[in-house]
Amino acid sequence: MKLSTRGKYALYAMVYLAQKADEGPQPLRAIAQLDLPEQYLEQLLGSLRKAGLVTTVRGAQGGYQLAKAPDEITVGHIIDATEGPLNLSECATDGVCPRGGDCPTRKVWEYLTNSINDLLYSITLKSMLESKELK
Amino acid sequence: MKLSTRGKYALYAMVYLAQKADEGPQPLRAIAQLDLPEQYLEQLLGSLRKAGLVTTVRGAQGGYQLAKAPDEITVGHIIDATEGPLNLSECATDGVCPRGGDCPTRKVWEYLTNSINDLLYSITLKSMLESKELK
DNA sequence: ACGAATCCCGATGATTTCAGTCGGGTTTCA
DNA sequence: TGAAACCCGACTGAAATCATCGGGATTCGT
Repeated sequence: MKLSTRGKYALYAMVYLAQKADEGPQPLRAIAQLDLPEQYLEQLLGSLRKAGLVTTVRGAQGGYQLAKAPDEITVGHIIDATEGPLNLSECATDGVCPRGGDCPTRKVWEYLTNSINDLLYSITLKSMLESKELK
Repeated sequence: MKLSTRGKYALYAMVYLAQKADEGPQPLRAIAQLDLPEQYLEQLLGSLRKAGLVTTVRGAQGGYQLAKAPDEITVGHIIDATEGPLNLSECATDGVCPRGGDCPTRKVWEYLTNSINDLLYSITLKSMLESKELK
């Protein structure tokens, strides 16, 4: 079970934007300085924009900025926007489990999915920057 | 973020073995009745054996059985054996993060990895069979 | 008005992972 | 001895991942 680079890169980028939140729009070029492939990052920022997490200013002197306050954006939002919703087993989400409703594994998938989502959505950009002790 | 079929199939198989724990070794053929591809399942059981989660009896009337009591085997063990260790970001495990030790995302990966592992290792086969409320 | 800076976006290509199969080997029971 | 069963490495086709490419659309500054 692993994360793809999409979620990772997106989180790097969003942390960067949170740090620069008061400095106006940041161009792609600047964000990509964090050793992220520029054109790939552009795709990811597109996903983040469609998800309402960043806004953009087009044209010269344009760039990307957070669409909300850093304490309203969580790791869960970012991963969901770039990798799609957490889905451990279709069984848990679709409800079309060939093994029927009493399948013991299904309850486990549901429980894990909920628990992990709770974790992901409890970490905000703000708390990350404050280096609050995660525990 | 999703699970591969390896972990899913393996958990199905292990639940099956836990249910039949008192009935001697179960042949591959029998386990595969749960609509799992037989030869693929064989691979997975090989991984589970190498991880010390099942034992096998070779030859006719042979088969697979749990290597330990159902309350000593967890979902974490099974997923680890079949999919490898949970690894959200190499950064969190290898420690070779090009961004240095103060990188805020790294703490997040470590925290999430630990938290999810705690979850996974807290669910035993026994608790699954008892349909204990997960909460 | 123009050119540079910048975002937007669909198509394409390379690489890797996944899911599953195949073929042959070994062990054990009856 | 033969059938039942596990063991195991190699292989393959399909899909996902990780980008790159090329052109288009906006906007700023002069």
